Amino acid sequence: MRIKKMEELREMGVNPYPYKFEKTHDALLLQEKYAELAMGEETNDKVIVAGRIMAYRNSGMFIDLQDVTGRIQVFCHKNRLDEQQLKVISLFDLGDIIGVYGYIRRTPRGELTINAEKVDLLSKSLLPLPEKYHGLTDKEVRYRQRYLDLIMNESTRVTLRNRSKIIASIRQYLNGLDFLEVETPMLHSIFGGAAALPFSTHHNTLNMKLYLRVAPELYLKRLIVGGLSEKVFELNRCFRNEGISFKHNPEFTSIEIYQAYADFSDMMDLTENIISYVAETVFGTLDFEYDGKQISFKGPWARRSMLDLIHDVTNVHFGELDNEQAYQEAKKLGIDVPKGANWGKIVEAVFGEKVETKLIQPTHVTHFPREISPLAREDRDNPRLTERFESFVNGWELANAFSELIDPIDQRGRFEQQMSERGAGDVEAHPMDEDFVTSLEYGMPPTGGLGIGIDRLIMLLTGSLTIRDVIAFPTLRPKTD
RNA sequence: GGGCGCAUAGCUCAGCGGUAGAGCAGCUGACUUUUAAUCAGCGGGUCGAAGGUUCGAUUCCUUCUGCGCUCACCA
Repeated sequence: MRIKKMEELREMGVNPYPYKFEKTHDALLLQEKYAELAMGEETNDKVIVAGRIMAYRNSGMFIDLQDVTGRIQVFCHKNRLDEQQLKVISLFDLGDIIGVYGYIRRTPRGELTINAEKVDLLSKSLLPLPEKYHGLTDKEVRYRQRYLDLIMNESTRVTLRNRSKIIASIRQYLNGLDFLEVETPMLHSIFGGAAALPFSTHHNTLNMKLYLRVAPELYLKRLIVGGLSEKVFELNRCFRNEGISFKHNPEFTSIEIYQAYADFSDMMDLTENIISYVAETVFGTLDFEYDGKQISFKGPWARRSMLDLIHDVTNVHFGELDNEQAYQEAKKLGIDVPKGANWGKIVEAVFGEKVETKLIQPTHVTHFPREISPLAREDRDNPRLTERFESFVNGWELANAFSELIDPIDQRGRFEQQMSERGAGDVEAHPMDEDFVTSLEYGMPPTGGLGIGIDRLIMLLTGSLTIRDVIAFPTLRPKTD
């Protein structure tokens, strides 16, 4: 039916898909500029706008046009338009993209309107839009056909635009501190930098197995060793072949930041500074409501050691226990710890079970056990621990940072420990990366490193309850019927 | 991966052991100051897929597929 209309238009000499259109104004700007225009008042101000037809009333006399900034009504009156134009308008459908030349007025009913003297078809839409009142609510369609979701749902447009602004402001902040943005490989022959399962792929010409990176960490540190810059960051995608949930997508965006001559407490400051800058810049506030909870990013954030937090909740001093005692205490607390788990894994399990979800307000959880932190430097006061922290907000891990391990001999030993865990069945343990250790052998300056989960940050700042709402095209199974 | 739930018109949804309904969208007409426009009329469906039970299945059962919620997993 719409194709028939299109043919009719072609016969009239109207190209349904023209090449170019010069517009002069956006809907929102006009709404703001003429906010004071009185009801019923006419102007001689000529404007040219373009957008998609979202409503079509009185046989096309009133058309609601939606552009990227908002909506504005178009008035097509027969006194101002010739036969040909009226015929063209009668062949418009909801969803068509049109350009309008006309004069600004406010109707007696109060609606800012463009009194059209010429209307051009800019793109014929061949498919009907979802229902105008209820809109598009089917989540599957919204994720699979995001273009439709964007056409129909203002909130989707706002969230994804805010995503862009958030990311731009992070870059802006770091550039202002002389950080150098770099790009390191997405395809790794050895995966590393995080305890996670990788996607694997194959390169034909080299006939080799490659992995999609789970983290850029080991390459960024090589750049620090080389002295490309004392301050580097990479803001881009990582890939983990793991479960999907409201806060996990197989491909996700992280930022990793490395600063030579800094340590983990500098990274705590940096974490707070980046997030408060972004919040102020994009939203003009540090106070947010997420899922009914008030969250304030106002600094300084609480800084508590993992063992202290566990003690607060359980009254157990895990720091004073050996492996076996820790195992018994964890069992007493009703925590399911795998047999043979080391002290660090037990402490981590207790923390995950008893503490994590309680950390609603931004909190830096410091001093993670050594065994679960193979890339982090030993704590200067306690060799069981590392100078590592994770920042928790709303019970989620938002950031992870350490004083980087720069001692090559210690690092090699950590990799060897990881490999023996791997041999014992831990598929997420790090494989040895000889070249990385070699780079450390040339000498890496003391360095602080920080990683922030960008998608989760965006969720918190935009109030999105699922990661799929902050990723334009989230991972879905292909539709097969 | 486990549990629960959902899948009917382009969209939002009813419905039911006797092969289907509304509103919006669409088409025809009326109407030139409407804004969820209105009024009159019309068309529109492999009821997610495949099996089974039944005289008969969109409906009941099984399996599959997709999605959602949730638990597990996941720094």
